[in-house]
Amino acid sequence: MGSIHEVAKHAGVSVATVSRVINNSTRVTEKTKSRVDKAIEELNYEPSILGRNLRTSESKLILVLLPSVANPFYTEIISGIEDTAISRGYHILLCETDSNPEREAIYFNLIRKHVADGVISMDPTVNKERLAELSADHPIVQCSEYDEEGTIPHVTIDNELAAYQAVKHLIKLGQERIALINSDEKFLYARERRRGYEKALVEYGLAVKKEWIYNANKLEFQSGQLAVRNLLSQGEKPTAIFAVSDIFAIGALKEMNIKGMRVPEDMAIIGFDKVSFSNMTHPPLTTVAQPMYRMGSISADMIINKICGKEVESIILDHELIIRDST
Amino acid sequence: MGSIHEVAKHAGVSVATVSRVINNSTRVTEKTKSRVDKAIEELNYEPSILGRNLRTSESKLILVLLPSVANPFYTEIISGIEDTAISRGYHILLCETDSNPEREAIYFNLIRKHVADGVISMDPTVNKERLAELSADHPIVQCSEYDEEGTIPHVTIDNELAAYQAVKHLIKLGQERIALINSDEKFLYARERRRGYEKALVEYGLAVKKEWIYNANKLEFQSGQLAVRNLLSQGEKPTAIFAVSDIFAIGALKEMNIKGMRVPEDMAIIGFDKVSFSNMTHPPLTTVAQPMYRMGSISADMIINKICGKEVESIILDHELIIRDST
DNA sequence: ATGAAAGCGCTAACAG
DNA sequence: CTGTTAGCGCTTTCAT
Repeated sequence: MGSIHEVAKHAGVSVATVSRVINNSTRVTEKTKSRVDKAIEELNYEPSILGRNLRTSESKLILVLLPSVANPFYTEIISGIEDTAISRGYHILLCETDSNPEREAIYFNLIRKHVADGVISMDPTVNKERLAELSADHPIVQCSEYDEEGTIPHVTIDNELAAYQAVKHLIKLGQERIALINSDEKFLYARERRRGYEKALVEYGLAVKKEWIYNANKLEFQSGQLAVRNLLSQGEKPTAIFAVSDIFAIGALKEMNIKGMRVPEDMAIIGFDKVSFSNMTHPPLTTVAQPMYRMGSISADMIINKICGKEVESIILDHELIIRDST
Repeated sequence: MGSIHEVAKHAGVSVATVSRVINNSTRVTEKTKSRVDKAIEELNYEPSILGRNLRTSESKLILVLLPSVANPFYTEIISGIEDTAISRGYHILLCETDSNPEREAIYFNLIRKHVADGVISMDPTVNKERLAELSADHPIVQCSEYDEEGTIPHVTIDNELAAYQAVKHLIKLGQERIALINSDEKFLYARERRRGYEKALVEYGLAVKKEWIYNANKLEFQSGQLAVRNLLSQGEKPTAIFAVSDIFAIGALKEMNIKGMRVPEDMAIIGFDKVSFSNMTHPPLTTVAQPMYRMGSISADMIINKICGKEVESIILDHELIIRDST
């Protein structure tokens, strides 16, 4: 692959001029421009990003940190990020941390070593201190999960309100014994959604029973199944479940099916996220929709603005209760 | 962030020496090495990948081309690729083509512009000519889908055999009216699986009925639903379905549920891929498992070997029939 | 064993 | 409007 020098020689101009027409920065005579264009064409020349990156000390790459691409919640966010990034001349480096601190360290180094210009973190398990530290020198935004005390700009939804509304929906349906399948409460969203859950119960004079709150340690279908088994083994059994993730809800539904029990008659179930599969279950899952694509798109805009030195502000997006047949 | 020069000055050595200890290339006195290490430590120095990349003209990045991260079939492959890539000092650039030629062109340019050292293509919709063209100058391997006539090394499974076995499984169960839900047959895997389907039918003296072959144009749950509606509207209705993707099979299952028909009694259904939620359906889906993680892992090894100038050979991995309750 | 210096391909002052 | 030139940060001969 030829360099800018060869183009310059071929066109009989200086490298600076070639650079100018490539970036159409300052004005160049129409005549010289066409000469250069012709040379570029003839030599089949492509400017090297490597050289440009070194010179401008930017990579036009955005690091996207997430626990796992296998979680459908993230995939639509990723689409939003990528579409927006591309339209603004950036690309994304998808990084699965696997909730593994070592992996995380590798990726943090990537940003330190300037292989990416900024990071969008979607990983709730991320080491908050290291992230905050990194954010002092590097553009970072958080998507979905964020640090309450931190100063890192983020895009998210009102998790407490969403959970509150979901549970209220159950209550309005006449449910009085409502269980919660939650994630590990080291995650902010888990604490917030629990708060919303309890708030709704309290508001309607229902007791918050510790035995009806199940904390899963892994975000897997199986956790939902385990939760149902646990819930159903209790003396006083719940008749409805609010799951903080469709993954849990789908696992719960599955377990009900296995046990030959009916949803929603024997157990109403509501999930969270509106992942695509949530409409394929039997019955289709009532769930809280997050504007995932928009979350991604906005995150990308935020991080790019930040990279460009602009001020950015956190934003809270609207959620929506999608009522289907499982409640 | 300091440069190699500052470290050199701080340690009282030349930049060359610093470079040597960073890469521990040639021998450096223990004493100088420790002086340099100390300087690196004190200055909290990290070598810039940008500079190194320019110098060595490599990026240690691998482009991974796929239609959509939302398709669970790819997510596990990605995990395999990423784990292996990282262990060999590479990172991946995830690129969603969305089956969009324009997008594809952008990514092809990325490799031309040396932002990545090689590409793993998993996109069946990829422009074969352009890919072959690119492969003349750049390391490329194909994963899952590949070009029959091409010379690009690939890792895949024996699709025809897998389909044959799947259909044979149905036949052994006494099924005689077996439909096929296929993808667009512009894809090689679709043609191969159809061949396997027909081979099994012919071998057992069953007729291949054109009306029982449904070609979906999008890889979505809904296509599976549409297929069932179509199949069930026919005079002579099939009693079993072989779907070339779990996505289709799950959509088909869903439609059966909606219609109040039973699986496998009224319709046996078998899918393909063993995506994680194929076990969450009601009933759990019989499916053909592909060794997705290994496919990814091997692809990564292949492309890195190729980047390093080694010869690599195509490989065909084993599949496995997972019999569950939908057949 | 170490240092000096060239140069990877590019952009951006600065000068003309 | 265009050319000259100085680097961006690094690796790697070639000397010493």
